[in-house]
Amino acid sequence: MVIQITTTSEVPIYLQIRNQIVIGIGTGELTVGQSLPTVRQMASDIGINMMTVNKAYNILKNEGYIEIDRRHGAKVSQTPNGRKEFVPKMEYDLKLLITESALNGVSKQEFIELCNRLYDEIKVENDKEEIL
Amino acid sequence: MVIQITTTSEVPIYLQIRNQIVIGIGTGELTVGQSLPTVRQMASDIGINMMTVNKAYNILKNEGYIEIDRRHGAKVSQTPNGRKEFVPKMEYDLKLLITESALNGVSKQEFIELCNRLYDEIKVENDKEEIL
Amino acid sequence: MVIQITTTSEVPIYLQIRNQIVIGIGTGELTVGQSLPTVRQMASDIGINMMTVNKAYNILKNEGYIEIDRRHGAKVSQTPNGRKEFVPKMEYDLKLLITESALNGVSKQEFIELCNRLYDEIKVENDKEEIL
Amino acid sequence: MVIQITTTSEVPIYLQIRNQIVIGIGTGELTVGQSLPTVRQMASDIGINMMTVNKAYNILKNEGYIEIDRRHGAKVSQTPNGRKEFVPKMEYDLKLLITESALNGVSKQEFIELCNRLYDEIKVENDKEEIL
DNA sequence: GTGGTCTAGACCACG
DNA sequence: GTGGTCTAGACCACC
Repeated sequence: MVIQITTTSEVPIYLQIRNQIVIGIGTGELTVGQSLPTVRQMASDIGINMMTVNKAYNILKNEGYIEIDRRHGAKVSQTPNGRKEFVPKMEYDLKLLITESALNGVSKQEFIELCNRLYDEIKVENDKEEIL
Repeated sequence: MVIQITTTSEVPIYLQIRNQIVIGIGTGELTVGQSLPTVRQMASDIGINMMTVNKAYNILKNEGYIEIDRRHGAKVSQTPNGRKEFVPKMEYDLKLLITESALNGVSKQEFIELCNRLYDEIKVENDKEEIL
Repeated sequence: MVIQITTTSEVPIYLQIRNQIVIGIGTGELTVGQSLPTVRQMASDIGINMMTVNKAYNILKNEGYIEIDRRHGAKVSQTPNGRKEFVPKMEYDLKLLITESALNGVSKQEFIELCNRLYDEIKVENDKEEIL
Repeated sequence: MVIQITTTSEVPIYLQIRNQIVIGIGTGELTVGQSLPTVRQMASDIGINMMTVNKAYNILKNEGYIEIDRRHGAKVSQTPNGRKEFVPKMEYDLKLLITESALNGVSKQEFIELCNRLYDEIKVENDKEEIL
């Protein structure tokens, strides 16, 4: 998986890494159990500081997206931390995003269609979302 | 309109103010032409510095959500800056949000329903979004 | 002559008034010797403070565009203060404007044509500019 | 690049900085990709407050003239935000400037020649203005 | 009284 | 060490 960094972006580098890995997991580009590059490797690939990659990995670990094995490096985990902590933050973010969309002239229909399209791009490993 | 600030949040205060005003406009709590509190007023109400409020107002002005009237302070504007610059950022944010939702067990149906509900809470003054 | 004020503009009201009167003189809408409305009159017409109009008139007087007669109010003057003080400021403003234009993709040809068009809209009373 | 500040000028310091950098980019004294001094550096060089420099940089960033790199400070950007928002403001400024020039005895020919000269001083990196 | 500008100095996030 | 954020307080331009 190739990580693309924009150093001039408003989004801090460690978050760009974190976000791209999450999207990679979602789209199936990264599969459960797959190994991620070592901190050292990715840092040198991208040309950034090791601490920055380390920070991204730690966040992903805390969120449950990856597991870090001291001997074998980081691997994609099977079980993100679950919806309970996630949903409230998601609802707030979504509310803001939808308000901005509406005020900027994006119609409800247009928005829902976009959601449908984006959701269909997701390839989820487990069928957890059917059960809950 | 009451602004609620969480000083311990990760979101900077000026952004919390900005976000709440945007949502206020979207939900109709703030109507077009309505005056916002003066910088000094809001700062003393919330118990923060003038400059922090000023920064939030300036961002809102640049985004086109409000206009600053030299005589009577700020008021809600009729025309945000438009969708062209907004949509790409929105698509990126939404893609990330949807990926996270899917991975955290939020089903597509559930997500779409939430979008529908949130969109219906919006009270847009003009019908611009129908036209475009 | 109708003065149009935008209270939410970045340009202060007194400058908007000053600018519109200068343009009025240039386009011939205001002719030499013509009376301007009294400060009181214009202030009530536009719905602004008398002090603001007064400030605009004083600037115009100092620049030589108008003369203020205590008995008969303000009249368009025949002789602006002349080029000596004006040209350096003009060159600086023009340099900035041209730089911004070039950087924003306005070609030299396009700019010159615009200048030609705008210059032709000017109806100068005296033929001073031919002599100098 | 040396920034010259006139603290007694009517033009606020942050605007003086902004203008000089824009002109620096236009004349080629600052080339695309070139690093600008850090906020702290320029502030101490000029002998003003960090926040004032910061404000200038933020405006330049919003206008698209520079990008702020989280690692090494600000650098000159390749792409200003484009002409669409710029042209109307430019036409207004130019109209006022031309009117004043004509009234102060600057002939059309003289003005056009000045424009030609100033335009030729611009060294634009890309040939965007030819294409548009 | 309003917002605009500027200062001096502090703490934090980022890399 | 970089920029980002926030504070407290000052002076000025505008209306």
